[in-house]
Amino acid sequence: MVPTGPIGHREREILTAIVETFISTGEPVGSRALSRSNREGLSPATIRNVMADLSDAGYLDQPHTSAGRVPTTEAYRYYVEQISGEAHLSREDEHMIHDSLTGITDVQEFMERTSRVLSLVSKNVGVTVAVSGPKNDLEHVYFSRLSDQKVLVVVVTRSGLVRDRVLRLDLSQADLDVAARYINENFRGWTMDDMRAELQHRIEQERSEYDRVMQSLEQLYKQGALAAEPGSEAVFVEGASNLVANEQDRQRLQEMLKTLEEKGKIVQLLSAYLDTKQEAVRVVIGLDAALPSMSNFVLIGAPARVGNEVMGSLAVIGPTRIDYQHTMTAVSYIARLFDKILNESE
Amino acid sequence: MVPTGPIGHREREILTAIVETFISTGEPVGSRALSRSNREGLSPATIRNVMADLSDAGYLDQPHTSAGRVPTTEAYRYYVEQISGEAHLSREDEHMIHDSLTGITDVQEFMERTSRVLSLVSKNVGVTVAVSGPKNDLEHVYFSRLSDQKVLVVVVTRSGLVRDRVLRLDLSQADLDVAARYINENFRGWTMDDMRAELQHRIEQERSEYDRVMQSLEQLYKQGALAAEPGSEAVFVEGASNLVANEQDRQRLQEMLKTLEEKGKIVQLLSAYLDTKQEAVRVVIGLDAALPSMSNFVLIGAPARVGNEVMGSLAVIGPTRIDYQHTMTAVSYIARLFDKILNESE
DNA sequence: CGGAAGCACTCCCGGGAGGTGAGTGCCAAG
DNA sequence: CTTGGCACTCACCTCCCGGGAGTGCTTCCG
Repeated sequence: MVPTGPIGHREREILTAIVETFISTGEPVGSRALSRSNREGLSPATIRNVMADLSDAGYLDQPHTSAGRVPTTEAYRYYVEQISGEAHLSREDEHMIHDSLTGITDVQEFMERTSRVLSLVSKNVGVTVAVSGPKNDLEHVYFSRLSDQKVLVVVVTRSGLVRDRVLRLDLSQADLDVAARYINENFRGWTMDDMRAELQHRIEQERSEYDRVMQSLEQLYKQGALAAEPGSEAVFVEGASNLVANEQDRQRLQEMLKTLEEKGKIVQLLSAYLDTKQEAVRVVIGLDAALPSMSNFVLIGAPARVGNEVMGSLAVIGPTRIDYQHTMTAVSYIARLFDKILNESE
Repeated sequence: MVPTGPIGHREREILTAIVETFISTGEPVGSRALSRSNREGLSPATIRNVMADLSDAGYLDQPHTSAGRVPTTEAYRYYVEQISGEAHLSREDEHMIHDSLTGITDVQEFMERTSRVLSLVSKNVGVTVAVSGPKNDLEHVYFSRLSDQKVLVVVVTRSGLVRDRVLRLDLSQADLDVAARYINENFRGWTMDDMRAELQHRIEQERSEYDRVMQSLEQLYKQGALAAEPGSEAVFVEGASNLVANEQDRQRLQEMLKTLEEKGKIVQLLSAYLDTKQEAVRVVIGLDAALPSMSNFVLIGAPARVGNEVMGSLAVIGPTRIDYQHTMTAVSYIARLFDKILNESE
C-alpha cells in the first residue's frame, strides 16, 4: 500500500502540476489541459502514460472512468514535502494581521483574535487552543469567599493567563487568605505541575499534625482549586462559515460544523498532532483518523509559544485542496508574531 | 399595510391550522389537505374562499400562482399571540436540561452551558450574552504587576462574574496593593456604575493635593482598569450547525453563519430586543431589521437574571417555522432555572 | 346568501432522450 | 520513448412531456 516514490524528474513535475491545478480549480485534471500548461511541450498522450504510472503508484485517483485525475492523500503529502521553501505574505495580509494583533497584551484575547485572523487570511477555519498547561509558571492565586459555601478561585500564570472557578467550600476568608499567602510565597514561579505535586506531598506529610493551613489547603486541593481540569482549555474556533463554500454535501457539512462545535474534540486533535516540542509548522493530511467527519481535510498548525513556554496551539483547518504554500507561510508568520508581541510586552 | 385582523372564528381557526401544518411540513399548504385535517368538515372550496380573504388581509403568501399558501410574518405574529398558554416540557428535555446545568456555580460557565442546552432542546441556535453590566455589584478587585509595565487587573462581581485584563502601566506592586485596598474597602457592594462615577469624582477632587493613592487610581482609571468596554460582553453561540438543515440556499447559509460569528452583532441584537425589564419570554419575528441576512428568522429569548440583577440574556434563534410553543416553554423554563440555581448557590 | 361542486388553467417537478465534450486506454508508427 | 490516431465511456446540459397539486371562477343548492 505504500506507494513507490515517483523517482523520475518528469513524474515529479507532472504530479506537482496536477496537484496545483487541482487545488486552484477543484476539478479533476485531464491530460490535455496539463499538456497545454506544461513548460516542456509534452503531448497529452505522453502525459497520459505518466499519469497511468502515477495512478498505479497510488498518487492519483479517478472519480470515474472517463474523468480526469484527482490527487490522493499521498500526492498531497508528497507535494507538501516539495514546497517546504517559505514564500512571502502579501502586503495586505501582513497589514491585516498586524492591525488585528498589535496592542493586545492579554493572552486570552490574543488567542481569540488569532483564530479570527487565521480564518481571515486562510479563508478557512482558524483554531487556537490556550492550554492552561502544566508547564505554565504560577504567578499568583487569589481565594475569595463570595457567600455561604461559595469560594472564588483565581489562578494567574506568569504569562498572563487567568483561570477562575467557583467552588463550594466552607472556609472563612481568613483561612483562605492564609492559604493563598502560603501558596504565593512558596510557589510563585513554579510550574503548575511541580506546584501540585509538591503541594500534595506536603499535605500528606503534615496530615497527622494539626495544621490549620494544611487543612485549608487540603480542602482546596481536593475540590480541584488548582486542578487543570479537561475543560480548562480555552478553545477559539473562527471562520466555520468558510466551510460552506468548500463542502458540497449538506450532510457532511452539518457533521463538520457539529464537530467544530465540540471544543473537546478540537483540543484532542490539536494536542494529538501539535504537542511536539518542535517549532516548525506542521501539516497533517487526512484528519479522518482523529475526526471521522473530517476526512479529506488537513490541519496546518504550529505551537503558540512565548519564549520557551508553550501557551497552546494555533492552526488552520481546511480542505485538502487548500493553498498550502500560502497557509503555511501565514501560520508560521503568525506563530512568530505571537511570540514576538507577547514577549516584548513582558 | 397593517392587515385587518381576521375577526371571524373560522378565519382564526384556519389560519392557525395553516401555520401549524406549515411549521411541521415546511411546504406550502393547500386547501385540500387542510380540509381533510379540519375538524368541521369544510370543503376545499370553502377553505379556498377563506384563504383568499386571508391573503388579501396580508396573512398568507403564495410562492407562485398554483402553489399552496405560506404564512407571512404577520401570520406568525398573530399565531404567537394565540398560543400564549405555556405547555409542559417532556421528561427527556427536563432531564437533559437539569443534567447539563446542575452543579455549576460559575456564571460564565453557566452561560456557556446554557447556550448549548438551548441549542440542543430547540434544535436550533442557542445564544447567551453575559453582560458585565453597569448594574452588577462589585465584590473585589485585584491588581497584580506581572512584569515591566504590565499589570493584571481582575474584577469580580458579587454574582461571581470575573473580568480580567492586562494593562500597560508602570506602577509598583506596593502602589497597586494600596489602590486595590482602597477600592475594596470603599466600594465593595457598589454597582460598577456608581463606583466609577464616585471614583472619578474623588479623583478630580483630590487632584490638586499630592496623594499617592489617588495618583495610582487615576492612572488605573484612565487606562480603563474598571471600564466596561464594549468588547467585554461574553457571547456564547451554540448549534450553528442546526442551520444547515433549515436553510436551502448556500449563499444565505454562509451569510448567516458569518453573522453568528460576529459576536458584536449578536450583542446588539439581544440588547436591542431583550434589554427590557420585563421577565417574560419575548418573541421577535422577522430579524431583518437588525440582521439583514437573518430575514425570516425569529428570536425567542428572555433576560437572564439572578434575583433582581440582570446578568445577560438567553435566546434561541431559529427559522420562522420554529416550534414556538415548545421553544417558548423551554426558554422560559431555562430562564427560571438560571435564576433558581444561581440564587440558591449564593 | 353562504357553502359545495365542477371545471379549466397554471405551474412545479421528475423522468427520459438525445447531443456534447472532456477524458481515457490502447495501438501503431516515428 | 514519444506521439498521433481512434474508439469508447461517462457526466452533464437541454429539451420535452406527462402527472399532480393547487387555484380562481362559475354555478348550483338549501
